[in-house]
Amino acid sequence: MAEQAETLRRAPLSRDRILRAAVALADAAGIESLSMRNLAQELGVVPMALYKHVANKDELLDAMIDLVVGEIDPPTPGADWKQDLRRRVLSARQALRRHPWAPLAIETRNMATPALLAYLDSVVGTLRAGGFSANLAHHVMHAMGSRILGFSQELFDTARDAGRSGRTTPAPPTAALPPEVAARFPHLAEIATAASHDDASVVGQGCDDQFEFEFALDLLLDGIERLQQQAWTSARRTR
Amino acid sequence: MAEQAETLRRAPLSRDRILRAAVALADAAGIESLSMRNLAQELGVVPMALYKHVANKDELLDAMIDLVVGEIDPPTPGADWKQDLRRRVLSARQALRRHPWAPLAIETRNMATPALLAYLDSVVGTLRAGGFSANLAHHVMHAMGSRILGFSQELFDTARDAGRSGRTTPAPPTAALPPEVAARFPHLAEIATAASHDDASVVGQGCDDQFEFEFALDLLLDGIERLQQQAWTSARRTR
DNA sequence: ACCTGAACACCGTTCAAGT
DNA sequence: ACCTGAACACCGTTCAAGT
Repeated sequence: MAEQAETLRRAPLSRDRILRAAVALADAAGIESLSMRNLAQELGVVPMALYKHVANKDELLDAMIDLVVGEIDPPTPGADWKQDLRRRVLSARQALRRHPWAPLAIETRNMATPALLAYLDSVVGTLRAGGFSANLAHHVMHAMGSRILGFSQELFDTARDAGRSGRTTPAPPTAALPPEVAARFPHLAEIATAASHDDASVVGQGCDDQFEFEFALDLLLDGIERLQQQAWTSARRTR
Repeated sequence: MAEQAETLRRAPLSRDRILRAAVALADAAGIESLSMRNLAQELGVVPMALYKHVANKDELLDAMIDLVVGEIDPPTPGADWKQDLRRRVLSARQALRRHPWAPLAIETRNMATPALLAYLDSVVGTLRAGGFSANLAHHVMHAMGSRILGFSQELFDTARDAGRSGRTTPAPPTAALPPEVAARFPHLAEIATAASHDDASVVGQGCDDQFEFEFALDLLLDGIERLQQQAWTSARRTR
């Protein structure tokens, strides 16, 4: 039956099977475990067999990113721009949380992958339909930056460590600080326990990532809404 | 004189000399060229000699990051919080622009490096001195995220490619798009030429990164100022 | 024609042998 | 005691030999 398992594992290789195995491997073991050799072994195949279906590792990564980006909710044509944008960004965040390796992979690649461009294009479409000038839409896309993809872009992102080797979390400054650190960085120590949930039971548990993400997102969306209502434009700015 | 050059290159190795050479190498050739072997060769030294001064490559990267973070302007004690924070974030941005490898290095490391913690602590100090509650300061730090370090965190960051192998820029969607791409992504094509500088001469030159960064930064700072004036707090939020 | 093992040019780091 | 070459366990990818 070891033989049979071998046979099953050697089922016809395809680009799709490779991509799904690659995503699963990166999800489970971290992106640093995703080598062509490891992936081939996972598929019960000799490393060079992969190169029949993907040009090289870079192309593999691009395709993996497109799979993840494809998980983001599509736009709702008739909806209010602000509500629709908020919903899709939160959907993007959920997609990326399912694949903690994706943010770094996206940043590392130079990426103008098709799915990513399609997503960005649809976001601009939502803004334009919502009455944004092309000029303001341009700056809004810049201002949202990677947050449009649901990157929390926190300085200490605990989520990114998920699926890594099961070591203890790297103590973000917003969780309880060890006393000698707290003494050297009193301001960090002070805000560490001043999280949104003043609930004593949660203190020291770290931050509510979802709340913090929505806080920043709404800060941006509210400011953007204000600019749109003022028909803000950079066209006449002095340089 | 080749001998003399050799001798000069073999001048006493020190941790400081290693760090400065490492930063220079990463600045000039990109972070992917910074291998222990390359660095050793640059210093005219056998690879293993480095390990007398740095524990391993991770520790080297941490120390390099601290050098860069150390270039950020110190706070001005008496100043207005908003003006001071803005100035320091822009200073951080300049520091990181001098070292295009630093953002990715910082994100890759789990980093609670001393200089970084000191910088973050001083930023919180500025907020607290400006009358922010610990609660609001906490959320503000999250909302600013890596922008506090001057990361533009654009989706297509042309700056990050600086110092890479001199290939042509990867065509961000906001520069002039090739016609077949423009056809598939009409909304991106539309905003690409709707940059802040409606100056026809600049169209197709890409974006004014500095303007876009300040646009997003001010959007955040203005929103944050508004919350502070309302004495906003998350303490009583419903969960 | 297709597949694949060996090989190449790299890594970071360990370790034992040499001074 | 210090330094360092060789070696180990990895990479991605090329290429030629085998079927």
